[in-house]
Amino acid sequence: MDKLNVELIKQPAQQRAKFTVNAIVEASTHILKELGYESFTTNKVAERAGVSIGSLYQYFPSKESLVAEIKRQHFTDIRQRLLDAYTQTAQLPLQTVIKQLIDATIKGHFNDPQLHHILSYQVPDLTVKENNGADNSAQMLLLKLLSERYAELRDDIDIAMAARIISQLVQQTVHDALPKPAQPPVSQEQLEQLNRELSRVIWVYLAVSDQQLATL
Amino acid sequence: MDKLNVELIKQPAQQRAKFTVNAIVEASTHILKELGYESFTTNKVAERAGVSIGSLYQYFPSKESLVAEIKRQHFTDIRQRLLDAYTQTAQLPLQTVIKQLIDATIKGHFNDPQLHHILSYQVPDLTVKENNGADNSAQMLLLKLLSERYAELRDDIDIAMAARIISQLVQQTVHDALPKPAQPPVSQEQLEQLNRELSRVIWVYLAVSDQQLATL
Amino acid sequence: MDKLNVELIKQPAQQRAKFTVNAIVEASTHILKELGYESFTTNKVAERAGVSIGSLYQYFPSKESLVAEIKRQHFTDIRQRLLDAYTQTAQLPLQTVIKQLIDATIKGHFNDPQLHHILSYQVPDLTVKENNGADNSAQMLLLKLLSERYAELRDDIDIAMAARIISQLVQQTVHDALPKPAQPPVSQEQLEQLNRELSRVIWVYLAVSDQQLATL
Amino acid sequence: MDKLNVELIKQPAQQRAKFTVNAIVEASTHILKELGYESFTTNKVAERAGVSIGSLYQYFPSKESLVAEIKRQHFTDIRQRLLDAYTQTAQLPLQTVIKQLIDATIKGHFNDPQLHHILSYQVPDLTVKENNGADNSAQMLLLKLLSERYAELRDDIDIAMAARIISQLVQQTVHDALPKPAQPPVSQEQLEQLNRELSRVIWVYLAVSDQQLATL
DNA sequence: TATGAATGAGACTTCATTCAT
DNA sequence: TATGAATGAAGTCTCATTCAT
Repeated sequence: MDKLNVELIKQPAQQRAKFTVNAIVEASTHILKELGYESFTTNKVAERAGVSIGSLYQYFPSKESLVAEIKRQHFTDIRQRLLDAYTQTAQLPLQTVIKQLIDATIKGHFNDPQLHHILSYQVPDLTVKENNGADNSAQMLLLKLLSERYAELRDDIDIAMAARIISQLVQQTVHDALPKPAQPPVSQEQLEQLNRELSRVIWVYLAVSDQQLATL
Repeated sequence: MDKLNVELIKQPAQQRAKFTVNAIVEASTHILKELGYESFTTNKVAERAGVSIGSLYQYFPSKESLVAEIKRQHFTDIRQRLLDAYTQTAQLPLQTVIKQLIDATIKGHFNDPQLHHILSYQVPDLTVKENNGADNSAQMLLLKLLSERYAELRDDIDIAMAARIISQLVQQTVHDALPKPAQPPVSQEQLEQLNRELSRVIWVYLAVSDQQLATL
Repeated sequence: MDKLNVELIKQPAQQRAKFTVNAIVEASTHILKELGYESFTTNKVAERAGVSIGSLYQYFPSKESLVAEIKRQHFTDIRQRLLDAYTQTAQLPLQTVIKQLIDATIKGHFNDPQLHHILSYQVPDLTVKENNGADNSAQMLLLKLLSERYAELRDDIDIAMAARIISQLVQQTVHDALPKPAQPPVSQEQLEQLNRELSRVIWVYLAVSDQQLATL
Repeated sequence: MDKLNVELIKQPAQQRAKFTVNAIVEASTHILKELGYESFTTNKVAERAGVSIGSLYQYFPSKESLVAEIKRQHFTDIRQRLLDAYTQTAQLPLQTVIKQLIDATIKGHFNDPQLHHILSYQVPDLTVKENNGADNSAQMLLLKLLSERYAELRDDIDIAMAARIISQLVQQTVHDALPKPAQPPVSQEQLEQLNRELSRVIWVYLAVSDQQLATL
């Protein structure tokens, strides 16, 4: 069996087919979140979706393709949030933009923390593309932002490196703030505090030059 | 079978037994790195170790216990590197300490990048303790460092938050610098660049107060 | 795996499935009789049934559930024979009823002597219910009979105790008459002799009071 | 492996050897009672006996031989009790003898109810001899008794059949009175009641002839 | 097109037994 | 003689996938 066959078999042309695909994806998500990847089986998914196992394999050629689709949807959502935040704040001060981007990241992760955790830490990355897609797109968005706002940054900056460092920092910190299974949820206040602190690090990093640093 | 039974069954008493256990652990590591967690099976491990499957189960009561042991060794190693770096630089300037800690983190991760990646991203965290153990110990070490060097920091710092942010930043950034499977290795130069940049972010973050920031 | 999970997983819906289930049960019975419980393995059963091991587990969630089903069928059969005998002789003299019940017991046991022996003596009684079900139902049937025919019994009888003693006596004696493995079968004549003798014990026991006994 | 190899390998000649064999047998009995035959393993036995697995196999060539030895001891004990009861009551009235024999049976069974149950119902009877040994010896003892006391019995008796019926009745009834696992123990009073009732059945059976029966 | 019975490779694990030390 | 590490056949069970209906 070719594990790399990860594409959808066919585009759902008809209404009923779309419905079926939706049911399958939803059931998959549910099982994944409820039971974890180790207990994620195609038969369970089909049963929960109210669909025969045969039908499932008509739309998803393999278990992997199913997981890939879920990943795709999840990371597409996160990407979209970032993009929206970027678009809507294009004219505002850089500090505001940064704050909004962090906010979008937080919201993207906290939209479905369990799912995010499982997709990130349990699902084997046969499809490294997808996962890195999110990272890369965040990084590239940042790169775009930094180059557009070049004038507002310290003059000795390496924007490629900065984009990379910042995107890592934000993603990992937010990620780590996700409530672990069986832990109390994170309060809004805590998230805002996190946002403030991250904004701070980033801003200092972007704004203070070596020269200035030496004078302090 | 109790999935939480993760302890070794018995300590190898004879010389021969020690060889066996070693062979098993080494084979496990190899299989894990070569094939990933999904293809990590006790039979493959035993075969590669040149040991009967029965012998494997004489020392490791379950597949999980085997993985747990590998995790334990790996993260213990990383922890030890950090500890050593901290101990050896206690009298040096804070900037140097930071540089050394980053260096230890890099070396810990790059000692066996593939393994680290798989342990972090594929192995289901039945034993969340271990993994977080590394994180936590890094964070706590930082906390200790920051409180000891309080005088050298900006006066409006929240050292708990700082310890958290910094440990996340370093770990994730280093982690992300690991070469993905089937990618060229990372050069020494690149690692040093990474270290310099991280040191910079951290230093600025620790040193520049809001007040100073406003004056720039 | 939960050893107490002894129910069928699902009722076979299609015709084909019924055949499969039948084949499995028949093969099970065969293996059990031919090789005994120690050598009774799901793989052997599946092979003999001409069915994949997966199919077996689609209908029987565990080895135990398979044995439980066989037990159920066997003891239900014995129970039914007793019930029929009781129903059909309700109007006849008590001595006749007894003879018929003994006969039903004999036939029930000799219907498949080997199987009966193995089910009784080798299968671990995870499901004590079933086994005792047969015993109890025999005992309760007797109790009903004795209370209905109270007038025909000696006046100092304890019918609860009597029901118990008699059911034990008949079952065990008949049971013991089963040909052991690798022994010649028991002749019809021998069985009839057994029946006569048992009827005698029982009748004397039920009819002769202490008082009468003293006068002899 | 020859399953029928059930003899001891060697007679323990030395003191130490006897000690070892004892420890093994005791450990076996313990494990058997505590865990049942399904969990009875030679390794567990050796460990509990404080003896190496190698030593165990020096005295018992197979698992079966170990179980056989336990069976032998257990049923020899029961046999001995019967024999003692018979010897000590040889001069007393038949009714008393019967009562004593029943009593001996009860005591034999209740000496170690768990063990008796497991030996009777869980251990596969590779060694049918042993088990039947008890039965047969009881039956033969009875036969001897009945033939010696022929004068005290009804004149139309078939003593072979009677011996068989009676031994079955007593053994099974007593056996059935054994407390099942997780049930309250049986009271002394209940056992005496059982003894009285059994004595009664047996006595009526032995004493009342067809002719007398007809006159009642 | 949908169904779900059937498949079977292969996973984990146990345990009676052997044999080098 | 005693030890206990090592063996490996064999057992139970899972699950992604196929295909006849």
